[in-house]
Amino acid sequence: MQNYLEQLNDAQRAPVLQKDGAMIVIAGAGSGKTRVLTFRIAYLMSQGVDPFNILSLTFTNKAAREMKKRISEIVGSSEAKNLWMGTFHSIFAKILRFEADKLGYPSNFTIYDTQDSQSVIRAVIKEMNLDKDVYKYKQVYSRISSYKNSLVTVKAYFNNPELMEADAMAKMPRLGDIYKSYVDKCFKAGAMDFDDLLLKTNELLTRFPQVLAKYQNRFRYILVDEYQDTNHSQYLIVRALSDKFQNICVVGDDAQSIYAFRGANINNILNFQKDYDDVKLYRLEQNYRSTKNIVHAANSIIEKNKTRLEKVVWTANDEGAKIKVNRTMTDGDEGRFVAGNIFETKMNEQAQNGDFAILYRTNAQSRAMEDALRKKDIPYRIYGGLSFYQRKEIKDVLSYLRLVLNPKDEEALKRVINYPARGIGQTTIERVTVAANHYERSMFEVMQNIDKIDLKINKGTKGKLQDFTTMIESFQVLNKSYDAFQMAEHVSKKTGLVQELKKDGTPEGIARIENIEELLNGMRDFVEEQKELADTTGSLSEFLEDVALATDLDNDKGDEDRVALMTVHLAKGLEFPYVYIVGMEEELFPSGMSMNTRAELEEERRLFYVALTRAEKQAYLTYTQSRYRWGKLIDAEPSRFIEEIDAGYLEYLTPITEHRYRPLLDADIFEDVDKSKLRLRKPQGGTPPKGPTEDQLRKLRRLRPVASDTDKNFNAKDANLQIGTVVEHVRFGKGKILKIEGVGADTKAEIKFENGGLKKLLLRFAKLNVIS
DNA sequence: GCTGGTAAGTTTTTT
DNA sequence: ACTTACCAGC
Repeated sequence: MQNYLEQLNDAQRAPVLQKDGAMIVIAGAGSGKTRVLTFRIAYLMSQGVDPFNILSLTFTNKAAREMKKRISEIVGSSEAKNLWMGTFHSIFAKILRFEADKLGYPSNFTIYDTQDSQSVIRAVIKEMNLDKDVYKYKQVYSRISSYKNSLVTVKAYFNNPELMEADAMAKMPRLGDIYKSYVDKCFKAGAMDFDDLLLKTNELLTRFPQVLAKYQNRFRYILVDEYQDTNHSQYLIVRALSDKFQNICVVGDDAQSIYAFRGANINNILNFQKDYDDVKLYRLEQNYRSTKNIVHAANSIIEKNKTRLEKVVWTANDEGAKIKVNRTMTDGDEGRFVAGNIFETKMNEQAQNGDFAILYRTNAQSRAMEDALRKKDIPYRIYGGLSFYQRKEIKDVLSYLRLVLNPKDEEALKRVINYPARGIGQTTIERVTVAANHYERSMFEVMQNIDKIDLKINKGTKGKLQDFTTMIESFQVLNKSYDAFQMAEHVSKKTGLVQELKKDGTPEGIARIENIEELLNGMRDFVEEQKELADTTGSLSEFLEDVALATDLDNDKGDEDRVALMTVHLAKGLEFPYVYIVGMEEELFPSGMSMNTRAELEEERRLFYVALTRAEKQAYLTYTQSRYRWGKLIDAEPSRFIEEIDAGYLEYLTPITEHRYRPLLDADIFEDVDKSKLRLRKPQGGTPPKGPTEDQLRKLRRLRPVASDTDKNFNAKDANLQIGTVVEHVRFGKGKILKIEGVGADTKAEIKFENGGLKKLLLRFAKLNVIS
């Protein structure tokens, strides 16, 4: 052990050696954060802490697996095996299964993925006869998701007039009813969605003090990685569990917080020191990953952000090469440049395919890269996008399997009841649904008792329904003795799934069969792995649990030498000698949907910081002048992020393109405003880009802040502004103040305007006249 | 109950 | 450009 401690620098060693108490480790990119966590756990164990009492929450399952492996190497695998290590979702799914009965769920509850959840919501909207163009199911889903992540249950929602009003204002007054119906449906189906895994854990820990006490006593030492990306729900779980012993160690980097869009709250890390008594703060600032040039360039970027903790990342590594910037005419050319460059670098520097990563902002950009790599015969692997388990044919097989374990799983049932076609159509399914609602039973139970119920379904169809239920029941019997692989093999044969695809005969059909075969192979491996472990058997339920929460990254065996293609989000935590950041264009990176407020733009900037700091030796930034988007060729211009890097760190392979167009940054004025109204239209088509029109400029000038000293000491009371005050805004008209938050220069007011908008304005900038 | 056509959404990121 | 969802007509 002593030996290992010598592998750490002083800054890293300090948090490792502090056994007890609360601590936060602010770890810059590439500063050895994983190393600290790993050694800290090993050290705790060497100090006599039972691994059973250590809970370590990671961002991906892959990270957990790797960390466990490294700890095994230090303390031995028999000990490391007992550590609680995994993502929030997977750890608490396990606990919820164990405690499910307390919450009224079956222990074999299904985990609905995003597809399933959205499909339920679509059904609810239809059932309620709501206009699907007003209630867009994806929007509804994301709203419900964010409520759940803020612990706003259905009950809390209906007790919160502000939320209800906000939804009414967004033309969705029935959102609460949809929310309620969605939650009911999931409960009846014995299903939890992703957000439920956290929400229900909170419910469990609050409603049952003895359960809370049990897990508080079990998890005496808690470690949380990537703390900057935890949401409110996760925050509360950590708080609750660590409350008794307060042995909590969180590690993160505010500069790498990139998940606000899914509810991550950067305040969790910014305010950690207020949450516990006597918090020790450690900083890891020495970067071991990248060259000086890359580290300094990244620093020069992140300095542009206002919201951040002070920290200086430095490195003792070599100066290294400058970041290369390349412009091409089209996205196709961009792909060819990258592929050609990889080809040359491999030759000149004896690099492996696995040394390269191509990072992009959106999954759609992978296409051009793939085409170019394929032409050059460079092997690659795409991460993310549609994951293997989300493919249609795979979900079909899995749905049968889900149904075997949980026949109440309505999404699975609807998916496979008539696939392959067995003459059970929409009308029949609707009649069964109606009966299920009427008798308050699941659809499957109705089908099992179809003889005893008076339904307007003819005999032939009844027979078909019975055949189906009998088949599923026979699977259930087999499941008692079969393992996951045997079950899947049996099911894909007996249901006729594979025959159906064979009949099809198209290349797509053949590819689908191959995918199913791959799934079966994967399951065989899984079963064999599990059987080696003491307390697992390789059963179907274990497999489905794993699959529901697996990501593409988790499936990576890492044994193939391929170029990695992924979004910047997925690349967090990874590192590569050569990194290509492609699509460095305005409206793409930063994303056109996230550059309208300062907060959004800062998150995009952090995202770029993450991208750049993945590179060890060499980073490339590429952009094109035109790109296919939505099937149309559109003009593009270089990203503002390129010129935000100090020029000394860049080498332009092509002459710099002038920024001919730069939208005025309303972000400086508004915190969170209706985007469509403020966006300046970028000229479309072949016409040269122009600035805003005179008219638009005039409007904007009126809104431009006039900075002065008094602004900084802004005080809502002095301006006669309070909740309920009716004010007039030069642009939005009359409105009423609903809420005032923040202090001084940051004072913001939420104002409901008569024209129907709800805006949050920074008061020192907004020119408001008090009406009453 | 099935099929083929049209309309609509997609490309911001994900456990 | 591409896929998926919904609907009319068989």
